[in-house]
Amino acid sequence: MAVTGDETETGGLASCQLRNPPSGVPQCSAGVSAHSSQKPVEEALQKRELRLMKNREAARECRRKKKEYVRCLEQRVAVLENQNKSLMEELRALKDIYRHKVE
DNA sequence: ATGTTCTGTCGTCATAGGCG
DNA sequence: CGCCTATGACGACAGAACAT
Repeated sequence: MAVTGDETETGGLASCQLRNPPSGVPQCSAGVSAHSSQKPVEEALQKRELRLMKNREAARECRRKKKEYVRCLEQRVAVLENQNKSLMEELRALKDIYRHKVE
């Protein structure tokens, strides 16, 4: 993938995180009066903004799910480790009993 | 106290995969 | 095929931990 380099939309967004107000409205109506020819541009901007917002949310949700998944796995590991531990103990005890019987 | 490294979080981009 | 969502990868940033 590699970071775009040629990202032209709004000039190198990939790296402007906090320079742009996070979330929110295009905030760029400043100085641009509403010409009718401006409409498609505004529409495109709005579309982009909506897409970014949705993806932002999706990324949050995705991370939340991933964390939850990892948490579950860790929990499972803990349970299995305990299980393994007690099975080993049981095995040791049984071996012990067996040894005494043979002797 | 200040500089440096580590770690976690966020927003964005690119893209795979599903759906109509 | 075009649209949409989920997710991996990346860079920016902030705060914690550590070294001096």
